[in-house]
Amino acid sequence: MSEEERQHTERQRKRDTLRERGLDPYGGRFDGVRAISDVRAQAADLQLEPGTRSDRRLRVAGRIVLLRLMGKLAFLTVRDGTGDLQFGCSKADLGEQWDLLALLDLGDLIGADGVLGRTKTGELTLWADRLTVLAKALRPPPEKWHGLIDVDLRYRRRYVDLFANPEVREVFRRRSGIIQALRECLLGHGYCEVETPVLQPIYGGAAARPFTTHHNTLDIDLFLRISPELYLKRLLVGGMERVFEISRNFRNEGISTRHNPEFTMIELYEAYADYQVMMERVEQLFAAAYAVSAGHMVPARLAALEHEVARLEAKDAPDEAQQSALARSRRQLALYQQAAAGIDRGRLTTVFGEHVLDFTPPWRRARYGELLQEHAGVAMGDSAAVRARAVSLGLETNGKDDAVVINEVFESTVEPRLIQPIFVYDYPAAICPLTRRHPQDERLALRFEAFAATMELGNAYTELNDPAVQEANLRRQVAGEGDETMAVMDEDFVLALEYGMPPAGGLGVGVDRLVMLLTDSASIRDVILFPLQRPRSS
RNA sequence: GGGGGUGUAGCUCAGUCGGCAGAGCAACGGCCUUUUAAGCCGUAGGUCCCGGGUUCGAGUCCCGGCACCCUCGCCA
Repeated sequence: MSEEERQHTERQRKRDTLRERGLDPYGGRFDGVRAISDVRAQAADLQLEPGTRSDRRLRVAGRIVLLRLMGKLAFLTVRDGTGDLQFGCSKADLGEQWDLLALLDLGDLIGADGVLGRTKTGELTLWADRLTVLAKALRPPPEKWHGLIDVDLRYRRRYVDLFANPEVREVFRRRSGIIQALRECLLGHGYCEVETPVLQPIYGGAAARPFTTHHNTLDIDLFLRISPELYLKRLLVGGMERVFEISRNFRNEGISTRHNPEFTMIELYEAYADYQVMMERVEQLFAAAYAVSAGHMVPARLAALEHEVARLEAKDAPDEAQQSALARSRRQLALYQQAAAGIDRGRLTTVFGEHVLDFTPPWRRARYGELLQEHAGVAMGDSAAVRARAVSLGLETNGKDDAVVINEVFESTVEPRLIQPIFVYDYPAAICPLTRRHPQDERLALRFEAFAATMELGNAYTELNDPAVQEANLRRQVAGEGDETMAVMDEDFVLALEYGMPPAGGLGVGVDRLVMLLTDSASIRDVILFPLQRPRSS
């Protein structure tokens, strides 16, 4: 029998013993549970002296993460969704329940009733006089100091990752807060939240390979949406003048630290606006999201890093690993100090990787062509120079449209240098089939992309509402070759435009990447609860 | 798809030149009424990712494969 099986069997034995004693090892309804964060807040007001107990009874529940059993006294550290709290259990207080402790293990979910106090070292403690087993854990939790580190296992058993690594749970709590803030921001501007089809007979609104599926009753193939764009614009035709959708999109493409096959966009359309208005919306959305995430994360991480650096500095004879850990923590600390200083000056600063980013509006706005001139040294209109530059960069240019080559040069020369938040606007028209042309220069489209830390965060247009131009663009795209094309003609979409779509601004923001930026997460997998992975065969 | 890295006990990790498979945590037995990753004594636990090869002998070297991570490519 393997060690794993032995521990499993041992815990099953304890579960059975609980049953023999008339206790349900899986608990039941447990009323009046107080959140540990609330208990801690209340304790601050209570002014408990070390070594004393209050007379206020309360009930707390959570998972045992540490267990210190000594003769006739035990301390358990219990974790709920809001924090950790020490339970103190003495043989005198528990009476006949004392024997129950022998049947408890790390990882079990338990509840306790008792009074709040402080030990003589000052640790806040719930002195329990009654314990309730709420769920016997048959599998042991990961190592208590390091937590779960193995990246593969963390994603495959995210439930373990979440309870073993509180900072992971914190990221997802912040993700929830960010989405709520985005929603409230738009509702506050008079937007209506809608839901449009995920299963689409024709896919469009972006250039990507779709996932396909099949509906049995209708006997038709369907596509999981790569974008909600064409449906949301139909709503503009219908008179819904400000709409948004928090849209899970599916793209059958590669997986990387910035790409997951299913990802979340917030996409919005506003009648009578244009892409300049959308820039302001991006700034507003980021400010709202910042307030509930990075605005809290920066001071919290700063405090944690100060503590960590102090701990490492206190070591008398640090080994090599400790020295490099100290150096790493100091670099991090310097970044967070810089971000915190920005916050003190009223700015929306945060740390992402090696950078301190400043999201304070207004963000820099720069023309696509100017940036191309600045970083690639070529003029957008000089296609010979652009192609020469592309060749010198090692890019393949044969058979590609000028606009595609321009964009590839842009992506390899300009995008890697876009660290601070920026709006890049007026894109080459040929790669923007859904965008209105620039009134002064038909080679340009009224489109911008927002970047920060070299990541594309959002994409917006002054929307094209001329059905004849739209149809011509789509036909040209369908006929075209290469990467920047949309392969499918949507005739109903053109029909909708023929009924009259108001001039509008439209915007899509990648929610996952936004969460990455505002929680200092290096991989998109760190902000998606269950990222796609190859299934385990065994 | 290319390049680099990782894979050893349930978890976190050592394993030197090719020579008996190791530690901490977790587990089990014992001691312990103020611990903070509790401590102390003792016990048990291995498909060294998988498959070949070289060798008297392979966790270690070679070849092939698998999984994951990073990176490039791809990717609005």
